[in-house]
Amino acid sequence: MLENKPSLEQSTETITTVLKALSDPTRLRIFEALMRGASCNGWLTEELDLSANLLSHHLKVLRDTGLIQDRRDAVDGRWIYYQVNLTMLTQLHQWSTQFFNPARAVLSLNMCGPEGQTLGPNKHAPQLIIEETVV
Amino acid sequence: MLENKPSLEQSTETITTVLKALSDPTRLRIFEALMRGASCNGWLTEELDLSANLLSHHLKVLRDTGLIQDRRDAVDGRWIYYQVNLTMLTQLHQWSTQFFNPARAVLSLNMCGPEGQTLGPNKHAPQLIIEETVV
DNA sequence: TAACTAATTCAATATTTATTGAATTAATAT
DNA sequence: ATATTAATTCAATAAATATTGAATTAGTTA
Repeated sequence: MLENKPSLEQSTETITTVLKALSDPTRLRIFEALMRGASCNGWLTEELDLSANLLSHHLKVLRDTGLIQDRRDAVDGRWIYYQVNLTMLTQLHQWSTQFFNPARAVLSLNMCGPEGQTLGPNKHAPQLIIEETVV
Repeated sequence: MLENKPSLEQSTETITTVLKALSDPTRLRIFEALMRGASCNGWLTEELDLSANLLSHHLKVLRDTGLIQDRRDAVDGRWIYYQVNLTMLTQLHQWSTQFFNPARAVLSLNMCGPEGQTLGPNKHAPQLIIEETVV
């Protein structure tokens, strides 16, 4: 689960864990399928042509990051429904919208080399930790 | 490089390659540093406390995905400047903004299990390939 | 030419992880 | 009880990859 902080103040490790979960083609397809509606292992098995145990593995990875949630059917407990965690999705949306904001990109400034002139390695530059990033 | 398509029609493999590049903590820090201005290997070495060869490795991964670009100093060719690829950043921003849009998430629909009733595995559901996703 | 500098490439290692098949759990139905 | 169904867990394997230290390339300076 992303921490309860403004979007750009997430820790690097937290963000990369979420990105890594989605950086596998199979898992991104699973997540996209879940974005279209809660599903069960068996349904995804047919829809994505994957084995049930492999799906369980990937669903666990997604669940461990907090990207998705599961619940058992109230009547027939053999069925488990998976669905996107809306809180997490909202936080991820906020983070990515701000982090990848093209307006943030500084393209004209060189901090090193001959073009950087007297700057050299800037000892007084703000700490490059994402936790403290401010847009 | 992301394909020249509307943001949500990127191939799964293309997107996951980009996400994977950013899913490593070290590389996300490097990318964030580059967002703040073009830099050289040596500058990043001091700023992020990494060895030069390790930085070269990670910069290559980022460059191979098209996330960053490099150029040599026009006067002193020993220096190589790295900077964010604005085209790529813009595409990634568009994609993530749409893909992670919480409004897309379908939370009320079950396509399987007792709650899905007669639906069962839906043979006529739209193909779950991201290439053809329409918001 | 020789020395120096910025950066990359190479070789080796260790860790992580996606995938497969078999076995097991949990829940329901006969 | 026994069988059936949905899903997970376990064990093993193969591939990918982050990291390290040494060697090399490319470019500049003395």
